[in-house]
Amino acid sequence: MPSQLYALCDCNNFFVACERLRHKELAGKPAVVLSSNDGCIVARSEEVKKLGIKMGTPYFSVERLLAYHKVEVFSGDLVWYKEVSNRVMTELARFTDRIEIYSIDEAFLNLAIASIRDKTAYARTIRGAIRDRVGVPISIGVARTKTLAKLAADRAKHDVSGEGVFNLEEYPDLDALLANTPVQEIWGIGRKSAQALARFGVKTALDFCRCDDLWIRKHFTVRGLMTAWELRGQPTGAFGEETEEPEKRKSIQVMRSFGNPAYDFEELAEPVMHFVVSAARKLRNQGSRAGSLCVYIRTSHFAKNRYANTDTVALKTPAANDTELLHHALEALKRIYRPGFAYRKAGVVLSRLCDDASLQTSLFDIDDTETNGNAVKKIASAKRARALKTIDALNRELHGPKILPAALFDSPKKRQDWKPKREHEHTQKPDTN
DNA sequence: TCTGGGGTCCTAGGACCC
DNA sequence: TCTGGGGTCCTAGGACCC
Repeated sequence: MPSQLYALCDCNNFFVACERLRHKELAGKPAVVLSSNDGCIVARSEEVKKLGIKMGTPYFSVERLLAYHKVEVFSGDLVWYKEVSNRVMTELARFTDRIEIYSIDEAFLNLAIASIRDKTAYARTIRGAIRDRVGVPISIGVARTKTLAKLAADRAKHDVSGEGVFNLEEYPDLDALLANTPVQEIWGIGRKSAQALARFGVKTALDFCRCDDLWIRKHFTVRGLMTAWELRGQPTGAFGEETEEPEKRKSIQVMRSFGNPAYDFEELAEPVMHFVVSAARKLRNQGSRAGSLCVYIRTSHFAKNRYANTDTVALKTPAANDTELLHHALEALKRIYRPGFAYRKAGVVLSRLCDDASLQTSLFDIDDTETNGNAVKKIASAKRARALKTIDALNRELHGPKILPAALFDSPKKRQDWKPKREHEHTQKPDTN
C-alpha cells in the first residue's frame, strides 16, 4: 500500500441531484440549474449533456432549445444545496479518519488505512451508502495523489461498467491513460496554461509528465511543477492537517450582477451598501476584522459603452463594524463612479483580515473616520460592537438580514430592482427526508 | 434584451531601507 | 551631482478551481 491513498468523492450533477431530491417527479427527466441572475447554466442532467449543452453556457442562448426538449429549468438555490452537501459530507466522514472537504460537492477521503484491504470494494460501499442514505449519486476516484484521484474520478463518471468507482492503483497501464488525457483536463492546468503548453507541443498529460522540472518551473511556476510531480505519483502535500476547526477565510467578497442596470450614483450605492453589510456580517461571524476594503463596479462585458473600475482603501485600523465600512465603501464608490454608464455588476472585497481578539486598539486609533480619538469615543465604539453582535445573532435566528443599518433606508431612490432575476423558482415541496 | 459568485495561491514590481 | 546592490514587505493582477 502506498503511504498515501486518496478517494476523491465527487457528486454527479450535484445541483440537479439536489433539485431531484425535493422534486421526485424529475427522476429521469432532463433538467438544468442556473447561476445567480439566471445567467448561466451551472448544472445539467445527463440528458442535457447529451444535447451538447456545455457547462457555463449563457441561458438566453439555449432557452428555446431547452424548451423544445422540455427541459426543467431551475434558478439556483444555494441554501438548499449547502444543506444537502452537509448531509453528504457527514455521511462520507463516517468512512474515514480524515476528510478534506474540497468544494460543495467534493471531498478527499484518506484511504491509507491498513484495515481496509480491498479499496475498490470499500469505495463501492461508500458510494452505495451515499446513494441510499442521502439520495445523491457520486463517483469515486482512488489514487496515491490528489491530482491522480481527480483524474480517476473523471474516469469513474464516464465508465459505465465500473459502478462509479475507478481505482488507479489497479489500473494496468497508467501511461496509456495519461496519453489519452488532454493536458487541459488535468486539475490545475487551465485554459491559458494549456494554450501555452500547446505551443511547445505538449498536448497530453503524459507529454506534461515527461517535461523537464526546471523548464516547468520556469514557465508554469511552482504550481505547475507540483502538478507534474503529482501526475508522476509523487504526493506534494500532506493531508489537510486540522479538520476540526474550519479554516478562517483570508478574504471575503460579495458581488452580484444586477437584475436591471443601475445608472446614477444612488442606484449604484444601494446594492453596494447591501454588499458591505453582508460581507461585514460574514467577517464578524468568523471573528475577524478587515484591514482593506475594495469596491468594484462595471458595465456589461458586452456593452458598447464599457467601463470598469476598482478602488481599494487601506484601513489604518482594521474594522468590522458596518458604519465604518459603509463610510469607506461610499467614499471609494464616489472616486470611481462615472455618470453615463449602465452598470451591471458591483462587488465588495474585504481582505487583509486579522483576528478580532488579537487586535490591540490604542487610544489614538479607535476609528478611522474620527481623527481626534478620545476615551468617550472608545466607549462608544465598544457599545457599538456589542450592539452589532446582538444584531448578528438576531439575524442568524431570523435566517436572514431582517435588521439592517439605517443607512440602507435613507436612500432617496430606493428601488431594489438591482436584485438578481429569479424567474425559474419552482414551488418548493416540503423536504421528505 | 439576456453571459455567475466566491474563493486560493503565486509572481512581478514598486517602495523603502541600509 | 553622481554613483550601487541587495534585502524585505506589500499589493495588484493573473491564473486557477468549483
